[in-house]
Amino acid sequence: MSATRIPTGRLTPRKLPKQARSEATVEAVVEAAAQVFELHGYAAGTTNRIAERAGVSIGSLYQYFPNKDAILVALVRRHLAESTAVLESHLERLERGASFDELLPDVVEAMVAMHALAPGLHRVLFEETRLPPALRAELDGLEDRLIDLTADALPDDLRDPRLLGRVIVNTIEGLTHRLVLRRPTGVSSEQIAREITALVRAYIRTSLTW
Amino acid sequence: MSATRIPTGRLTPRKLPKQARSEATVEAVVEAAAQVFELHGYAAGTTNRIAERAGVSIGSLYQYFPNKDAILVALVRRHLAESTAVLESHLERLERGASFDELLPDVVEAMVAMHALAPGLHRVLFEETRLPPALRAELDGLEDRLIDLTADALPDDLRDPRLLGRVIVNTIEGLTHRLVLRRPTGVSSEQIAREITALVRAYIRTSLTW
Amino acid sequence: MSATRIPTGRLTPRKLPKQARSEATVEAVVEAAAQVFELHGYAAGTTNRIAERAGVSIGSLYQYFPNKDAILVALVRRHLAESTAVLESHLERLERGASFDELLPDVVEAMVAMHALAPGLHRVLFEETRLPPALRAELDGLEDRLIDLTADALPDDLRDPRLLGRVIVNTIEGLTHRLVLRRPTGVSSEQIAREITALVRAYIRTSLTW
Amino acid sequence: MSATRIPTGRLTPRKLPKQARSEATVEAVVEAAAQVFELHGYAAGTTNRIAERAGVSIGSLYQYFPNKDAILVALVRRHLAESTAVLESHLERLERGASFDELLPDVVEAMVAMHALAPGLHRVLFEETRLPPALRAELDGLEDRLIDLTADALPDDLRDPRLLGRVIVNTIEGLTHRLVLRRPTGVSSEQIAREITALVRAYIRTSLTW
DNA sequence: GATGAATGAGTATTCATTCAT
DNA sequence: GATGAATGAATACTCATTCAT
Repeated sequence: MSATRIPTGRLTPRKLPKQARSEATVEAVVEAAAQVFELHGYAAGTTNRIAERAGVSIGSLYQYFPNKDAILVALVRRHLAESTAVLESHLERLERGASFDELLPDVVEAMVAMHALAPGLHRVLFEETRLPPALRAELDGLEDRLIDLTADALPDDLRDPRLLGRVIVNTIEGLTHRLVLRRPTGVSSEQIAREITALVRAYIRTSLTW
Repeated sequence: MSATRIPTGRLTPRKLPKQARSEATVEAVVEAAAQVFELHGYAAGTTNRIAERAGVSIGSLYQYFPNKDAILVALVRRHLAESTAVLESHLERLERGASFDELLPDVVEAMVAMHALAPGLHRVLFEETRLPPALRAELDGLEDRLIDLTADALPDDLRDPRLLGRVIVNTIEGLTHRLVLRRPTGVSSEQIAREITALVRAYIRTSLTW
Repeated sequence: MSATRIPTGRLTPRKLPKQARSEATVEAVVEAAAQVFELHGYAAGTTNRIAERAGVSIGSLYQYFPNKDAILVALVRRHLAESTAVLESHLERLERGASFDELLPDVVEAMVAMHALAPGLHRVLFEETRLPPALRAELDGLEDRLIDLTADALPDDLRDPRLLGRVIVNTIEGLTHRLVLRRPTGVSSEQIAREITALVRAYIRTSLTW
Repeated sequence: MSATRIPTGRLTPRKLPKQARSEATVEAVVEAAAQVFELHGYAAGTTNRIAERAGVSIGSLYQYFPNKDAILVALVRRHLAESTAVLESHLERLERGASFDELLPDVVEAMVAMHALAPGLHRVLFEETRLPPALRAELDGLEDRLIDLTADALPDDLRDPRLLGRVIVNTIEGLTHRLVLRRPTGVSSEQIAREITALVRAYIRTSLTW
């Protein structure tokens, strides 16, 4: 994705895979892209390399993706789908009456675990590349919904729950990301999750309007 | 700085400007680079564009910078020098007997202010680009020293001060960055600073081994 | 192949042509390079010019040759393969009992004929350019083998046959090259070959330890 | 000297040095060029490097030489003047009644010695670079005169003395050059000179129309 | 549908040469 | 006259994308 060019074309796959073989090809390309981007970064992750790694000709790759950006978008969507699935399984508990405080450690732990799986890829997807505006907007919307959700789940007697929600969501996301990406030697994932949880809990307690 | 390219050598300025004229050229290039990188990102911020924006021929640019990376490095160093200067003026107060708690609001405020100046550039410098290993190491060293400083400045009766220091430093850096970069409408810099301060304070208080 | 440039890696073809189409491309590039180098010299024989002359895009050229040197190397190898083939057909006669003296005129004539085909190219390949060290070594090895062969083929009663071999090989190569490259008007190839033969024969006779 | 461009400008120094200081500058540049070309070759021997080595600013260099070619030309002329001086001191003996046979060893020895002084430079000057046509013609004229001289000096009873002269001159030049440039280990300059002398003598003896 | 050869605009960088100081 | 900062055309090489087979 050349950073200046405003992506004009479509970003969705060129054709919906109707046959099993096509679906397999699309999946192979996306997975190959994940590996290649993690290894080389976005700029140096050439489409030819991706095609090769996917065991597919470059021509076939372009049969399913109109351009390089589209591959990135597919990758982000895949990553997002997985994240959302995990998150939702936790958030469901809210509806079943659980408190935010109960949820928190599990959510944080899940976040850390997800980042730990492919920290480099996460970095490429969400920092190194400038996502197409449409996708960017979509992600922002997602974040907003998450913030709302958080704000709603928080105890009632808090000043400015939206702001708190925003801070909390960003703290979890940001800290998880930073600590996992350059994990200091001798610090385990569990420890990281515990600290983040403690941090957020302390923040909430402080914000109680008592 | 494509991931595969082998770092081709020196990253330091090619020749030291002797005349006032050349000093101006160097400064113009660095400033132009800041703008171009902020606008286009690193990859798409071509050296020719930078030279053009600096009102200087491409040849002149290369008279002072051996390659594109070197421009980035100069930019990072400039940013760092400013940051360090600001930080140090605050940290000095430690020696004069101030407590960490007293310092905290001012340090956070300074951080937020610095980020607010050129949020996009900060993003390019520290996220979008894969910094040359040598520079990366240097930055990591700086962060480590900052963590040590923080750990020392914290109250004595804390469990695992190094870990706390790391969490605090990353919280301030990360949260500042995230909140400023996509500042929600209707939230002021001051509010952001206040929240971050509150967050860190709460965290420390929680970590007291009472 | 500027003297300071560090040889950047592989000099062998990038990918082996699988389809007939690509084989033709490779051949066209090599042939075009021969013409362009002969006409402009190595330095001024730009890769774009070569591609253009080959009727091929610059991208195609680089699909088969990793860099400019590799084209030169291919050219040298082609030239060498032809030379070796011709030489060997003559040297075989040694095994079938022929004497060096019988061979000499034919070998010299073959050498002169080969040079006469593309004197300018030979000049570019072996004088104008500083060949990549690996190739240079290979050529030197070839010359050494030729010297050994010559030394063995010479009459037995000679003082220092290695030195003689060296002088003879260099005389033939050098004189052929010089005389053909700037052939004086009114002197035929045959005359040149005859003189070189006479020269070498006289030298050998003089060196007999009688 | 870009190989394609037909050098249009003057090749002689821009101004005749009238003051001692100027003369010194010119000489310094030429000497620096000799060293730089020998070390880096012509293409990579940049004018800036030459100026630096000469201890002169690039601006001053261009005050005395209109372009890079002119430096090369000056260098060739210097080399030529030296060679001619040496040769002439030997050829004089012809007028004082010496025979070619007497002269030969000394001439060859002188040639070898001259080559041995700066073999790399000789290579650059006469092989690597494409000399400007005017200079090339001049050199050819010089060679022709040398051939004539040789032809005249040879014994009377030879068939085709011009051709012989040509062969002899080229043999001496070419063989000297080749043997000195890649001198085989364990072979002294004296040995080389002796072999060349023997070669030429044998050739002449053979060519006697007896 | 698949393949992979071909394309060519675009990029970093060099270096002979000029010209303001 | 001397300096060295500035110039910019030119060059090798890459990589997303197209299209003939």
